[in-house]
Amino acid sequence: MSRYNAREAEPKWQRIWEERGAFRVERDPARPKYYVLEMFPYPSGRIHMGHVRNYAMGDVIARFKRAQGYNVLHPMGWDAFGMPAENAAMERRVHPGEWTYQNIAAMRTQLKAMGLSLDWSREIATCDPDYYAQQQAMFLDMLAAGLVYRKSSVVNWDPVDQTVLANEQVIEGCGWRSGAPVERRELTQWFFRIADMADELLSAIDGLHKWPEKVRLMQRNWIGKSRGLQFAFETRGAPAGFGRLEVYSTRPDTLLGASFAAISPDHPLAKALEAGNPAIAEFCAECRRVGTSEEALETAEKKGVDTGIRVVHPLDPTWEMPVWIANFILMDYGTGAIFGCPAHDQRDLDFARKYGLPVEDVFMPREGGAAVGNEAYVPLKSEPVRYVRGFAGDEIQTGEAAVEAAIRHAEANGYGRGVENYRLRDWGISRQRYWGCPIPVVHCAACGVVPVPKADLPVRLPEDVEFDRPGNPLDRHPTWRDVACPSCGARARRETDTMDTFVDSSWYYARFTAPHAATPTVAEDVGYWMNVDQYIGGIEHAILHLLYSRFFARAMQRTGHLPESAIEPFEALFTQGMVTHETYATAGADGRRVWRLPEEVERTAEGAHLIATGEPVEIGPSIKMSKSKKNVIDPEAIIEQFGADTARWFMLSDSPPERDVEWTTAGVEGAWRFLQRIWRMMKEAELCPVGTPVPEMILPMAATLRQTTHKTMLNVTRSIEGFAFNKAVAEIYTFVNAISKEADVTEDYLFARREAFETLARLMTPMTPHFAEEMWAALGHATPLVDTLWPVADPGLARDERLVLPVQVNGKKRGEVEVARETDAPTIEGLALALPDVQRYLEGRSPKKVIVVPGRIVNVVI
RNA sequence: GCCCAGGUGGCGGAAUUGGUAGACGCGCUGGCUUCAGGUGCCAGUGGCCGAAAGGUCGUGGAAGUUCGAGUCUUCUCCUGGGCACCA
Repeated sequence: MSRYNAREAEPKWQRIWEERGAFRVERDPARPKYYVLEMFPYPSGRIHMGHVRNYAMGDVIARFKRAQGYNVLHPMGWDAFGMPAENAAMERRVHPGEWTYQNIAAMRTQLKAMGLSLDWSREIATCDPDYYAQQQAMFLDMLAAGLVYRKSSVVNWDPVDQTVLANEQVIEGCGWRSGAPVERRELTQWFFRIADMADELLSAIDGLHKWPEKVRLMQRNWIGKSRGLQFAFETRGAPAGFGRLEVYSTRPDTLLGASFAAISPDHPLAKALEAGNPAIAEFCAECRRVGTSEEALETAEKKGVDTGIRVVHPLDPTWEMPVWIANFILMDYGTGAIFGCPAHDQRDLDFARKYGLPVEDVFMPREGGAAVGNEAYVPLKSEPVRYVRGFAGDEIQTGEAAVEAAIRHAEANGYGRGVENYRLRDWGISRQRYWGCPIPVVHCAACGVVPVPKADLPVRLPEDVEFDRPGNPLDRHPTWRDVACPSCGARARRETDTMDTFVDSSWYYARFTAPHAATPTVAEDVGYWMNVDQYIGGIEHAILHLLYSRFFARAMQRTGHLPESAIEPFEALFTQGMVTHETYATAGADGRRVWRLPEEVERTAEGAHLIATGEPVEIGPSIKMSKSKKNVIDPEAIIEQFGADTARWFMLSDSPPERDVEWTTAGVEGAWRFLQRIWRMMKEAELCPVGTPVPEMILPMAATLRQTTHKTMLNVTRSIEGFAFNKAVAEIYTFVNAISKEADVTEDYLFARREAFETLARLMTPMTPHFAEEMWAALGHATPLVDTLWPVADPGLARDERLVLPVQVNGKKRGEVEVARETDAPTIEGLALALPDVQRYLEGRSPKKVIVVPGRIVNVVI
């Protein structure tokens, strides 16, 4: 019996596609374009199952669109700058560039073994001087356009990685990569003015209809727009220079319930007080030690210290309140100072109860309502409430209306103004690191910051660097660092900071449209190819990468590198789920778990044990594949054993693409058996010769098979378009089951069966491209499938002429009627009522009501 | 604490978007094929009652709307994820 041999077929077809240049694309105004992009990988050295899933999905879309006649751009590249290369350099004394390019070569081979429909002629690596030269050119344009600036700021210093982290990159007070507790340090840094675009980036989210709602919401929350009142308290007893205290509140309607003011331990006033007051100094130091970790803040008790300073209420000169330094006020948000209204904010209430501060109700529920006890009354802002200490507007109104009234009151009386506030801060891009894109400026004692002339770009990374100690090798490389000022020629110092790698990935999608051009982009190419029609990647990039890319597209547009139409770079976004696997552990000598690789473990009905020793193995939950838990499966081994098509097929089966998928050995083997089953069926089937025209007479049973074939075309097409690959797979299973049931050898059948197998091959092309080609060739076709268009169903054939309608009695199914498609409602009703099963329930009575939904259902109500 | 998803057989998941719940796959059970099988083929597979026909219960729980609810509404329990002393 012949078997499908993936090991021979896959490399063969990969070679044929390459020889034909099947996936190389050029601009072609005559054809509609379609740009499919998967988030490009970091070249760690080996692909993992997450890559397989991501690129399998992208390839389905790319091949599908291509078969539908689109001019499909489907490129691949490498997000190649980054810390692992420097870590490797430090650990193994290998140059980061050498390490990176070796990894790229290895991963390119692995990706090619997957049989992806990529245009490899467009491959880019962000560490390539051709790429970062263009990035430097854009940086200079952005600098000239005022989108980049330098400022001295307190930064997060990662003591392990010896680098600055953006606020967004600090996770629970620790470096997001190193995990080391972050320290504070003051440095002069380069920033992109992303915060200036906060409002535009926010409002444009409304137009991203083809993005997951979840991601849109995350971006909205990240930008964090709020409207409130900013005003200044007059102070009594404050040090010189602090006559007024600026505060910001999103609930100015509660101003008449204020009982204290509070400032952040990082507030300038707190810092000024620290010098002369040991108690305050100790409190502030304690606050800084607690750090910013989630748990610490969550469990931390609300604490504060009274400064002795008083503020005057803006609406009553005789009303004075104390100023406290409190550990729950953030310096980064608003002005770093608030007024506390304990009745309507739980934190303020906890604080007031602890320190015996007054609690005054401002509003109450519309009906009834008692004074606040130990739970603050915080209704939705949209809920109407009864104001008992309102000062502006109606007694009963919503919080929203009262806030606006309070702002109007403040503006009319000159003590404050309405202010839009954003959580989003400017994007710090300076990194004190070697393996990144050099920032192309020179620092001159006389001229200040001088841009490197474009003619001198790229500013190349020096090759002769040492990684024998932590820190930035650029900083201790005199011949690279010390240069002549481009402006005055005097001795000057090159900027030794490199750019955040998020910069590299913020515009690569545009570079793919003209990857080798001497300018960052080429108007004709970005004009033709942008935007990305479908972007696919992990949810972990939902905020940073996607927000930065959206900012960058706008910055590129302002500096003339993108047309206005490409302002939102990703038309549609799909975020795929993770690949998970069970975890296996044995008991270690000290009682701790020792994680075991899946290939070390044999599963049985009762449990699992180590293959080598028979030692029992504890089976843990299926979680994201990670090296630390050893629950990883190497894609290369799977491709070696079963072939890329089997791996791809399994990845697309069962789980919806946006959800997590559990990798199981049984599942992969099932996928492999399925391909073998199709192959065997096809080989054993009797078919008419290739190219036989449709026979005039079609036997009823053969017509049924033809109908199934055309229905499957419709269903699979719809499922792929809707990103329901799991459903497309299920529909193909159903189709194969239908084909296998027919064994007739009459002429009509030979035709219907050929049509079915040919359709099967064509529909499977996006998922299992090598297998489909091999089938197609075995069916007698000389032209490869890759150059064959997507099958289009004959709507007349796919249509059911007779329908089976369920008949319910009081909502429960009691029988069914088979009718012609066009049968009218009264006829259906008559047939349904005549059913013995319906008569049995009617017991001679006439029904109260009969609902007939043509084409759907009949319900008899008695 | 806030926000967002999601709870459907032994398991992964379908359900034409208010119209036959459990498609398809995995697993399991029985049978056939095979020297053998971790291969292939056939049949069965939500619970309960029943020999069967059939009945009955059933989509985390409770109530509601409807001729009809996995789907809509309200409350509630649980799981996963994200964010945060955001004023």
